[in-house]
Amino acid sequence: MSNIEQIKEKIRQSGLKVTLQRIAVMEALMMLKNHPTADMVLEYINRRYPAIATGTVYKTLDTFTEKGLIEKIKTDADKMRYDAFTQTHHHIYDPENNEIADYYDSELDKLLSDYFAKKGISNFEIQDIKLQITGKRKSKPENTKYS
Amino acid sequence: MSNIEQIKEKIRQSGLKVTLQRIAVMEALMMLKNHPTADMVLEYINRRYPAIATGTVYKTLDTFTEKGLIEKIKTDADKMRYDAFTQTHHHIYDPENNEIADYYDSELDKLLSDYFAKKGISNFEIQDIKLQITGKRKSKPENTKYS
DNA sequence: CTGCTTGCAAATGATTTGCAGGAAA
DNA sequence: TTTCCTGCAAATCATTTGCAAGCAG
Repeated sequence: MSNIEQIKEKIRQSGLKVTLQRIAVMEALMMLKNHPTADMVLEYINRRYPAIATGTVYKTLDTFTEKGLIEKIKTDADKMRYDAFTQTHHHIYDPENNEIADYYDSELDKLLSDYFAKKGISNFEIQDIKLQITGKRKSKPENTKYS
Repeated sequence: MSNIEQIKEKIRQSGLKVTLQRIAVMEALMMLKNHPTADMVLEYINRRYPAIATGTVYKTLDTFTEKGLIEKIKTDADKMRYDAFTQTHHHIYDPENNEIADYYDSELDKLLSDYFAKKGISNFEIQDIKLQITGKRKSKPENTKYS
């Protein structure tokens, strides 16, 4: 099954109509691994698809977010970013380079869920726990997924 | 030492000039414990001080953030919020009620720092780790600090 | 004094909106 | 067909900016 087919399938399964615009946006999100802004998505798309309206891209991103296909994230210092990878993961943020990378660590996830299973938070029902690790990358790698 | 005196002292110690506007903003931040937006700060101020310009409030908030007196935070769904409590803590976020509460847990902090001290993240220097716990509060309490 | 701060009003810029026309199912 | 989508351009609205006048140190 080709990449595009997978994308179509994904969209279909969310109960949305499959359109060129939606395919384009999802493709952009999957290719631009580094948590693109709406702008970056637009730029990616306008290189390989007939121009798609700005408003449409925003609407599409919102729609995808509502359906849980992607996630909307923010750092402390700029516009919205979108993340197509919804499997549990954390974010590593480097303010100096304004980069966000994904961090997968199932050992850590287990540690945390055990901890809160035991301890809990009074009067609060935990649905999700996410770390934001702030720091500084030591050398070059872009788009790295740490683990 | 009165509350106002403490605020003045705090401002002075950051090397900033002590002005009515800055006192007012800091006071608002400390009283409005629930991570106010710039708007909320403005509203608080305009009730008890001669009107202070919107731009000034934003500038003051930025200045305080730069000096580390307060923190700028974002959720996934709205404007900037400001937090006057800079001691290490995490955030509990309830999207349904759009509320942010502080969560202090030194046991957890220790667990995490031990974990990362041992494990580390290749090619990355960790400066800070912050949890965002998403979920739903079970009953009423506002401004609660969990722990 | 004099350099840091404020007020003001205009500018910015990301995101949203309304609605008429188009396309998927 | 009929409902859901898209394009477009205008609107929104939080935040920023430039600069003259004001005030703390």
